[in-house]
Amino acid sequence: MSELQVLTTGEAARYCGVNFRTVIRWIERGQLKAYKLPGRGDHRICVEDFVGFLRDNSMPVPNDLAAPSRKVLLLTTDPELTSGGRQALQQIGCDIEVAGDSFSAGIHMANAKPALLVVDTDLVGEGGFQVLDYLRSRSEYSNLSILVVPSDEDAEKARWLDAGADALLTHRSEHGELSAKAKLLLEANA
Amino acid sequence: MSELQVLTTGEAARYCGVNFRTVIRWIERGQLKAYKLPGRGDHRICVEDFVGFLRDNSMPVPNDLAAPSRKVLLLTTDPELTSGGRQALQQIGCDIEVAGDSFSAGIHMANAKPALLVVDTDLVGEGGFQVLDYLRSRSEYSNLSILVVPSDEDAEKARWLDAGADALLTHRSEHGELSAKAKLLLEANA
DNA sequence: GATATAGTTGACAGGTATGACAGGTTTCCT
DNA sequence: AGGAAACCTGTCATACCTGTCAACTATATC
Repeated sequence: MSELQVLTTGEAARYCGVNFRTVIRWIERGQLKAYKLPGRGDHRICVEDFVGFLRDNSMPVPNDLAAPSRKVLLLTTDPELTSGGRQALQQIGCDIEVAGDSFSAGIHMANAKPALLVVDTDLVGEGGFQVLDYLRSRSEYSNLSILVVPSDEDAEKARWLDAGADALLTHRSEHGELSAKAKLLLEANA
Repeated sequence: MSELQVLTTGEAARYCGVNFRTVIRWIERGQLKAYKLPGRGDHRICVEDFVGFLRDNSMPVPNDLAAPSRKVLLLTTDPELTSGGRQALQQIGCDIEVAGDSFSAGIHMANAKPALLVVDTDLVGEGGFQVLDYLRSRSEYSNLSILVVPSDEDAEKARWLDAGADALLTHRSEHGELSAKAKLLLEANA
């Protein structure tokens, strides 16, 4: 199911550094689209409309509201993935960022809010579970898709799915598979 | 959610002892970044941009804007550090966040922008160098202090200093040393 | 050193959006 | 179910916007 992303007047107000009363006035004036709840007349603003409003008025759009992106974060140091994989992903219209270790991956994740994370477990090893655990326990990453590229020696690849991965790559070097699965995941969550 | 810290033209004007009209002129000339509200065209200036503007023009930065944060990020799973160390740091007025792995540490770092990072190399091992490398190569973290808590078995503790640490803890479990060094680092960068 | 000139700033006024407050109600969370 | 948090409405004082003009500052010129 697709859940509607909405804001209250208070939230919208905090996002743009104004009093909630002002947000209500924008709505009354018809500058900002919103609907009312039957009870007290609470306003609800669809994130989409709010972002549109911000753009129209050249106001800053907060990172955490920005439109569902085609950003992909690659967590790997494998040259195979960073070059060929990158190209394959760019061909399907993705913006790629690459992180070479877990720490910088975390920083990129928080800053860029990608729609897809590709984790190379050759690099992170068992630490990959911590990454998955963390992301899956946070609601703000509920829309994130995770694609795991397991190490060749990994005997029990399926455990990554149990840990929260959305998909696994079966062949490390088949970039067609990478881009196909990435595409699926991105479209499923769009 | 991200709450936007903003100033009005009047506030900005008072902060630097000028007329609000002048602040508006700075904005019109593009010297100071700001955005407009749809209604009357009120300007809102992000504190971050304002402080940058002051610095660029070597104007004095008011204390309550430079807000030397007392946020500390603890990267460890050592119970000794997370309980006793935490307390010791809280006693000197720090806000503590704890991350149990590099990935979540990266996320916290990007979100909370702490003033001090305490890295337990018992946890991150050689990966600590990647953390230091990353942080020291980014200008946005130039104000961050880094305190390394080396593993007991670490034979060459000094190499952490070479890698960019600001200080080392000599005894893992002496919380007095931890809070003393933390205090020094926080004050040096205030 | 005095004067001219260009550019920046402050002051003022009229108009209006915004913020603060209070009283009341619903919604949300436990 | 019960309490706390958050929202709504209406009103009023405040603070912001724009435009204009005078005063000031800095620089150049004589």
